[in-house]
Amino acid sequence: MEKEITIYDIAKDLGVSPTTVSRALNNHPAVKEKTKMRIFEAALKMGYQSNVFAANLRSKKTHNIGVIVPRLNSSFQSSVIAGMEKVATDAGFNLIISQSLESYDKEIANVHTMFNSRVDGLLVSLAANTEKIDHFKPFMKKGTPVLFFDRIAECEDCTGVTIDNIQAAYKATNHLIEQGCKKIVHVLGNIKINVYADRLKGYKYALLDKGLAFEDALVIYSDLNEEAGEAIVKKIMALKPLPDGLFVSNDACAASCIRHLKLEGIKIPEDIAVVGFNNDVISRLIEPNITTVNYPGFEMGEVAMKNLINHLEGQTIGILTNTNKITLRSELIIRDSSKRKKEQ
Amino acid sequence: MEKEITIYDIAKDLGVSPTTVSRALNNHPAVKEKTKMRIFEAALKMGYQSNVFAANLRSKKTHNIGVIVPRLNSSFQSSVIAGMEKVATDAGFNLIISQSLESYDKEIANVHTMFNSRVDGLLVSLAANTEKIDHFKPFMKKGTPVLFFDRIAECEDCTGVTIDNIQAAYKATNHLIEQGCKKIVHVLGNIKINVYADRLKGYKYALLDKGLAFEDALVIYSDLNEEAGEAIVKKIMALKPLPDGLFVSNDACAASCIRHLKLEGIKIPEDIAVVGFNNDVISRLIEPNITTVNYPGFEMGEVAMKNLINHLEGQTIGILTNTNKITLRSELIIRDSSKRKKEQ
DNA sequence: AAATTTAATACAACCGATTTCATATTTTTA
DNA sequence: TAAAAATATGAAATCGGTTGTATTAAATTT
Repeated sequence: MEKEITIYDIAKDLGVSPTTVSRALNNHPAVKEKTKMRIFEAALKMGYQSNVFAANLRSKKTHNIGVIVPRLNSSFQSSVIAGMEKVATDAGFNLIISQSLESYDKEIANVHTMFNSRVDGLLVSLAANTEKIDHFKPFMKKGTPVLFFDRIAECEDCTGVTIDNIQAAYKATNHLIEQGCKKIVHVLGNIKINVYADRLKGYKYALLDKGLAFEDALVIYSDLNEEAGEAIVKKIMALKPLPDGLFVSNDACAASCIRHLKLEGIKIPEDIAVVGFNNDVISRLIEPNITTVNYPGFEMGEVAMKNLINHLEGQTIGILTNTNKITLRSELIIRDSSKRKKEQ
Repeated sequence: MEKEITIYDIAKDLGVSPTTVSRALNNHPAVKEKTKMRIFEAALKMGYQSNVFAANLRSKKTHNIGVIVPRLNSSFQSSVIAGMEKVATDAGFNLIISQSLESYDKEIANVHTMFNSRVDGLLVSLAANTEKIDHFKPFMKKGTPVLFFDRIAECEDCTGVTIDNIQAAYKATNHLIEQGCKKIVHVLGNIKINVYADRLKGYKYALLDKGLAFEDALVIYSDLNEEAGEAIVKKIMALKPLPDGLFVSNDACAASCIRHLKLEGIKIPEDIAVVGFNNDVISRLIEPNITTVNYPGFEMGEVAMKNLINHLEGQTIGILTNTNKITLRSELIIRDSSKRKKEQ
């Protein structure tokens, strides 16, 4: 309730103008070093706190960056956010975070809120059923950069940060083939999402290269949550003959599948070898440990944020507009759920 | 880059004053319904977007609420945040989220940032090694409400939302005793955190009530992460005779313990019955399913946010200042990891 | 119909920092 | 030492809403 200290108070106190105080506090070169010092000290002593809103109002910059993810409670997504937060905080930016909960409508609402909050930039991982990206148009129109990560949009003038999902899925599938699998089931999410579409491609390419036939019946669509295993396993058990490999596009779901396969008396990896995706905590806790693709979440967050901020600060004019895809390295981590041969 | 539409533009267009436009857009009762309609339509047609900063500058309200959690990638914490987000969004507030990563220093930095961002209120779950809460004083001094949840501060004039950890731990321990356990190990986190201190109490009280002796050797301190199981199990295996019950203050860690116990040839629940805490996804995926305490994260988020917002909107003046603890219900969910008797 | 009350709108100051342009001061050069 | 250049500081307009007070228009009462 006490009156706020403003640059005017400092100015009056020191007998200088508010202009000089403002410049000094922003470390403007046109203020004498000695004057700066006096102002810094006075500001500190008087308990001055800059009013962001006055600054934002005038400078039209908020130093806020919006982040929209499908869900916060995903170990992958929260690693990404942790990486983003680190870079943003170091650069003096705040993070405004919201989740779409995989809903297109909520995503639209979130984008709206972000627009009204006038974030300087937006980082987005798309919801499952987002097909159009018209809701980002106000940003494009205004010139506010929008950068997609992981779940990126197929759009000419959009920049995105991802891993090479095709390659990762190729490696995963190939690994199963090398372990002797001849009939591999692939479980994936909504094919509208680039991530799953690409992994399906990688799976197909690997089969093709090794001379195995692709069958529609071996592709199972699922929402990949931790309860999905039961339904998936039911479908698997209906296949004759039984498959001997399983590539699931998500560790939590892979874990659920393993659980239900074991309940059916299937031995992992002897009867069916399993590979997951994401390197979630759960992949290390479940019995057997799940072979999985390590997804560099933290790094992805860092890279995405760093690019956005560089662009905002005009350090790399054009990088974001010319590049339209940044691809990060991913790796297959081989664990017991797929390890059949000893010479691995 | 196009010029922004302001209330002045709308005012000029309709031949009214900016005041009226402002009031109409804020649904002020002193504006005729017909005029409001005209203004709304014009605003929509002209693509008007309110400038939050001008509004904030004058009204000294940001409609931003700060949230600081130890980690975002905890299924519990993210449920809490989901609950908060829902309530906040419905009430027209934004969420600014940051994580302390269990570091006191980072928490201080986060609180600082929140203060500078002039959030209208702050919701905090404390970092593990936070003992003093002096860093919140600027908020108190300014009259900005700070509300703790889950990891609350022991402080006279602080409000907090939690579950009854003593009772929850009592029930969990009691359940193990009822399953025939005579020697129960309790694994918990930093005792400075109220959550763990209270659970330890509940554990002790249950032992006491059932005439079992409390032994310091049966209490194991850990950081409760998913790798901690190995070290914990090593300690457990060193106990002679082996314990027959295990109460772990966190599901991920309980899962890790179960994994390593099984590697040692221990049968769950026959040799050692296990109870976890939180009802994390993992408790339902691990073999056997983990008996656990359901922690109403989403609800906790809702309740905390609702209280804060009510206070901000002056609807329940005094509720927050008079109440200094809100306790939510929790329940024990019994699953296979502890179920020895059939008549359960 | 005049007087009084109430409803609707307008004026103008204000929130606090930023920034353009002008001015004062100091330093360098001729 | 005067003139030119460089440096440091200040005055005032500006960003775009909000809000207390004044004013006008409409409704109600006498």
